[in-house]
Amino acid sequence: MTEGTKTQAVDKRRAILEAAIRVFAREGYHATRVADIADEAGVAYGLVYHYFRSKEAVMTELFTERWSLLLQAGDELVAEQIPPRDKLYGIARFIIDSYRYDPELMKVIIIEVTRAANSFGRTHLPQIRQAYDQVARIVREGQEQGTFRREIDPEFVGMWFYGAIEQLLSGWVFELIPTGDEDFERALDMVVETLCCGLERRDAP
Amino acid sequence: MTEGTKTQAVDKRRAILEAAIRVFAREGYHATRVADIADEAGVAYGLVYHYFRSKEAVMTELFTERWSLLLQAGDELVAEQIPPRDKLYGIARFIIDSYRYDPELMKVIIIEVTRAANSFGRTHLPQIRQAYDQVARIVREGQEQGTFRREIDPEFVGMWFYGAIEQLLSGWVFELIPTGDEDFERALDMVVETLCCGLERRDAP
Amino acid sequence: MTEGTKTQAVDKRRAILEAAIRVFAREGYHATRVADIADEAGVAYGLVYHYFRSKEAVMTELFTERWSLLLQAGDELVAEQIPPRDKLYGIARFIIDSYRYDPELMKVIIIEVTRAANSFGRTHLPQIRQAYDQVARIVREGQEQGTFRREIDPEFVGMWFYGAIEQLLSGWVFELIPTGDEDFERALDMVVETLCCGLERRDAP
Amino acid sequence: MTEGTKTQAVDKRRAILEAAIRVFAREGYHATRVADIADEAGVAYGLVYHYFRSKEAVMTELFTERWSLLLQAGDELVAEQIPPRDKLYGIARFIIDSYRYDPELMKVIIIEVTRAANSFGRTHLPQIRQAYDQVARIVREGQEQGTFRREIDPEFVGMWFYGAIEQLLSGWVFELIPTGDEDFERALDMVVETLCCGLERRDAP
DNA sequence: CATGAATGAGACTTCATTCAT
DNA sequence: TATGAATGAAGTCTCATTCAT
Repeated sequence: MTEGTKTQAVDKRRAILEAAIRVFAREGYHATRVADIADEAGVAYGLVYHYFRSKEAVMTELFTERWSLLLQAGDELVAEQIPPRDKLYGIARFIIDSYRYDPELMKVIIIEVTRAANSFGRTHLPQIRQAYDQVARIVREGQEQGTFRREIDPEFVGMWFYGAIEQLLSGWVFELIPTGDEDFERALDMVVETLCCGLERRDAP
Repeated sequence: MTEGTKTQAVDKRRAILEAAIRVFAREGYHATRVADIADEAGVAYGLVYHYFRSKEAVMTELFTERWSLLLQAGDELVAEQIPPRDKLYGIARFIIDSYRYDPELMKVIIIEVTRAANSFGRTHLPQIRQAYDQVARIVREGQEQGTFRREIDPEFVGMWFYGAIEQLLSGWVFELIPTGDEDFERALDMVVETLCCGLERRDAP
Repeated sequence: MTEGTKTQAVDKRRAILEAAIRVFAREGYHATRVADIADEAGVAYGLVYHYFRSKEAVMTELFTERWSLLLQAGDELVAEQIPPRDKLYGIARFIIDSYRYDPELMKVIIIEVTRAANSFGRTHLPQIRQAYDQVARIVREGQEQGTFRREIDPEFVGMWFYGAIEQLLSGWVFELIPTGDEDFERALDMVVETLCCGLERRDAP
Repeated sequence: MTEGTKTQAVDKRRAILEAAIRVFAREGYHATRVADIADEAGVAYGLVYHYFRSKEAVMTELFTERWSLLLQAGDELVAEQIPPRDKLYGIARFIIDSYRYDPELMKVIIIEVTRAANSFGRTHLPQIRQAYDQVARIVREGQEQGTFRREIDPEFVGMWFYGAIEQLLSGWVFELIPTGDEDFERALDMVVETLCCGLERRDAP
């Protein structure tokens, strides 16, 4: 019974998080009221504050939970023994798969955190930069291996890479570009191909 | 004398707009209160509402005014008789010069409008897409001329191009990357070079 | 020339009053802004304050001007050598004719002053009571002459008489009852007949 | 305990309504601020908005609650097997008793709703007309029975009857006429007597 | 754990009035 | 006389957060 209670409790907490994803995705962070989250989750108003310190804390948990997976995947890719191009491809794939797996959550993370440089973007900047740094490390590695051109600043590519992919995601989110399964694949190929072609030395061995 | 009166009136209106730029840049749109704008402009609270219907209207005017210049410059570049690569270069240069000329205004436009897909970004989507379309047209032209690879979707590059440059601007805004004069030049070169190299056919004539 | 100027000045003042009637009638006193009056009159904002101390002063002038005519007509009727019933009839006729002559002004006076007991009604109570008193005096006279029943309180009838007629006017204003020419005549007859029959002694000489 | 909670909640809601009656009666609807209601009720500002959508909604509830009682009483009277004159008498008595029972509420309803034809009066016109219609029906019945004169339009009497009684109430509210217990009785008699005498055929059987 | 009533600081917007020209 | 820019006090409503049960 205690276990049952505990389980239910966990469920409610989870329900709040899931509801928050839906509402944040639908209305945007600023436009959603705590009451909306509670309503969507089917729980009482106050319960949100029982589990979370504030509305912001809900968002933070949503972001941190997902972003840490992304960073973890990035770290693993960085460490793998594969060509830099494949590593970049892997990172892009992970992001895009994250979106396909849970579009609403990724929408919230991209639109409300990563690109909201004046609010959450500022708060979570360190974590966001970690992702950029992974890309930078991969580019540096490519330069050291002689496949990537050396005149390009790796830090810089890190930002740029994410800028492009996030814009792409925004395009999907707001249906500026088609969202079929094969569209995702094509998009993935195009963005990584173009970027890598741009990075590679034409006289590369 | 009549002119004097009119001029003064215009001045106050202008003062409000300039003040809004500073405050929006400093605090972000959501965090700035209309009172802040009035204070910053050194005018009475109500005067803001004498000249603008709402806080949103102030932002809209700021965006529209600047963005139309950008679109105009883009149209002119599209029409010029120069290689596609130079056209893309020209667009990027215009954006970056806009930032150097008035960093606060561009910060506001990029952070609060262009990348705020859930609020102003949605409202001004048509105008924003026009900018993407200009890039797409240039890419299409390059493909037709045979210098750009045909397997890349031009629409797609339009978004991507802006995604990358805006991320770059964000980096400057939040001082993630150095902001010296030569840094701007290097950044400009890198982003366009990389993109164009990525777009170009290796076997191009 | 001076005269011309003066005339024009008077015209503007008059134009403001006429405009105020229309706007008050259309929007109601509380909902009309001083700007609306100026717009409707086709004059500058500030001119309203040049001629009138406040928005309230405009209304007061409108009311006083018309109401004094009504009181004057009542006084004359009271003094005439005709049966009380004809006097009451005369008063009712004057009110109803006032409405037919300038429905918007009467609408404003009845709806916004006379029946707005909490705002203008309170301010102009003394003048309003004068009208009631005229009726009371007529009733008292009828009682003294023996045509009206003595058990009815004349003061009381004054209020009642106006209450009924104003309600009738309200009905016209809001088109609850038909507003044709013959409808006015019928209404007039009915209200005075009924009231007088109710007041008269059945055993009257 | 649960009941206790509910009861308390209901109490606060009720407290707000009661407070609103007092403040509306004292200051008038337009002059009362929501803060005044909260203060008078001894609750926090926001609680008013917890229970009511707007200031207007508070007023609407006050009006609807009381007016429906009045309509109900009217319906019952209409259906009873008594002479028309007694029915009219019953309606007048109910209104006057309502006033004696809760003068402030009736003041608010009459002054701010029923006679405020440009604001609430317009909004609640359908309900207000129902009351007029009850009187009209009674008059029509009297005409069919042959006790009331047929040349009087019943619809018309409905309005007139209420106009007279409401004016009477206004007189009490603003103390233009004495408010002792016997005054109410006398007033009641006078208004119904006069009206009915006016309506009745002199040659009635 | 769960509920939802209660709190109150804030923000936007309106608009009567004043004032400089 | 005429203009309309400028002022700023109010007032409504919102909503994150707290609290009593």
